[in-house]
Amino acid sequence: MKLARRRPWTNAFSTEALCTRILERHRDSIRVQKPRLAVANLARIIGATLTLSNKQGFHATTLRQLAEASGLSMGGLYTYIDSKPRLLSMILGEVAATATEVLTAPPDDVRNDAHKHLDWIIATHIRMSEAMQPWFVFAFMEAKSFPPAERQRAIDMEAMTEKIIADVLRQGVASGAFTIDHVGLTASLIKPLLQDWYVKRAKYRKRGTSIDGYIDGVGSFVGAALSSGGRANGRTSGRAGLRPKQLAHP
Amino acid sequence: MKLARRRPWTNAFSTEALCTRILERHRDSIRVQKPRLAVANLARIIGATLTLSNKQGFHATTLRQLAEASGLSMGGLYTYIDSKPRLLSMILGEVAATATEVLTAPPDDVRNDAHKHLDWIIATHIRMSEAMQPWFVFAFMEAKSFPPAERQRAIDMEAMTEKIIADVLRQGVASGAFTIDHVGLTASLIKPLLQDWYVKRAKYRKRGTSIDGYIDGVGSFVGAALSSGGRANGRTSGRAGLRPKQLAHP
DNA sequence: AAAAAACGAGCGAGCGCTCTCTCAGAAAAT
DNA sequence: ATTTTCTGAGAGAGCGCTCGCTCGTTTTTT
Repeated sequence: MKLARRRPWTNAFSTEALCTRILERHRDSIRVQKPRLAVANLARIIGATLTLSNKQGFHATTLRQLAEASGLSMGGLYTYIDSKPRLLSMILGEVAATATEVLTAPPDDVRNDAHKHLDWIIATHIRMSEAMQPWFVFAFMEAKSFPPAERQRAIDMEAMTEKIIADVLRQGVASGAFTIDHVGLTASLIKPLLQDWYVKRAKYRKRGTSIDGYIDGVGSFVGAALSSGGRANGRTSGRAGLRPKQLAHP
Repeated sequence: MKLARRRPWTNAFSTEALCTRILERHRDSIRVQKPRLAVANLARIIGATLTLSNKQGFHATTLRQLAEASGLSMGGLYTYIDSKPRLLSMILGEVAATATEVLTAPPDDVRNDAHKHLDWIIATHIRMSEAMQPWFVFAFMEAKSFPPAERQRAIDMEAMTEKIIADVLRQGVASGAFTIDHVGLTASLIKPLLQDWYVKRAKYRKRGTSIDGYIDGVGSFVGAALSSGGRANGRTSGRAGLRPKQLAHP
């Protein structure tokens, strides 16, 4: 706890911390009794799952690879999980729970200032996804291809994030801080800007973009788009008319 | 050809048209001789591949499913492809080639006006990805998990799109049309706005957002962000300082 | 009848998962 | 303190099954 205060994010989002919560949530399907041991091995199993799945996909990752990478045997693995889909459920559930908790608890000094609140959401989402990068990448890439229950959870999570953004935008419009034509659509456009940081992490790393630089870039970009009243109206019909008039493809 | 003039996009990006080009590109690995027959069956095979892969992932899609869905037998399938990875190569190659051709050929009346050029890129990219939606979704979702050569092609494609956007932004800055601090980063932020339309197509469909509405929304959003000179500077240090100061995660 | 195309049973490899077995170390008995 | 018993964690061979892919045969086209 005292250590957690020093490096709050790094510790609260460490694989060990997250696996502690996973152990609680999946007590009944984990046959190992001793908590310290269970968390340590869960962390290795899930760490291996994230590493391998983000490289080659979850479906292509075999339990034998997982066993070797986590230093357990096939049988050992199955004292921690009762099926392969369970691994998916553990990871998606933890990402969804953490993201929801973090984003629905903005600090008090931010709640009444739409600009500051939006900046807080941007910075917090990006920093959280950085601290849990493999987890977020996994949730984003694999969510489409698995059981209905997990699929729905991913959709709900996306909707929740957007609702949080939309609420702040509406508040900003009401207080005169923002000028926005379509709040819902605008919220939808902000979301992928937050996701790009972890979805295309390799690109930004190669390019030398720092996380502070990225947060700043998104903040400025979004801020400028919402503050200027100039261009949003009037061009609508002209723009929608921009349709292909000739064969663009030989 | 005459029909193509009437509905240029629908036809130029039809599965048949794209498969005609695939047949040319992969002549040596397709054992069927008659072009009309080959294109027709290729279209059914690739159509089935896109449908099934976008539902459950390429790796999880079996050749038996593919055979049944395309109305061929296992053996019949193998007169059109010589391996499963080849299917991947066919699709990724066609998406890359088409996207490159379309985006590098802007109409003349647009080249000298940064605003109009950017609007053209936005509208064209979104409309193209709409006409080829399953293809783009496939390329986006599967690119990460396959052989180095294809992986690199996906990265190059991403880089190309960004370069095209960045060049227009630079031109706009030079002509005074835009006010931008970091052209490279800004181009990176516009890209995911174009991709969101096909990556999260289901969401927008459910919400009733039309393609014209989306193009308009992105155009307004980006336009406003680039035109306002107000907010981009000065807040940098303040924003980057927005760091977590306490445990946000219990 | 010759050639081209399609068929589908069958192959070996490798999958998720199970099951019996071992063994270190804690608990109980001496 | 020593011995015995018990137990839960882990090992790894093996099960049934499905995978990508092949190939001798049949059907269709020319």
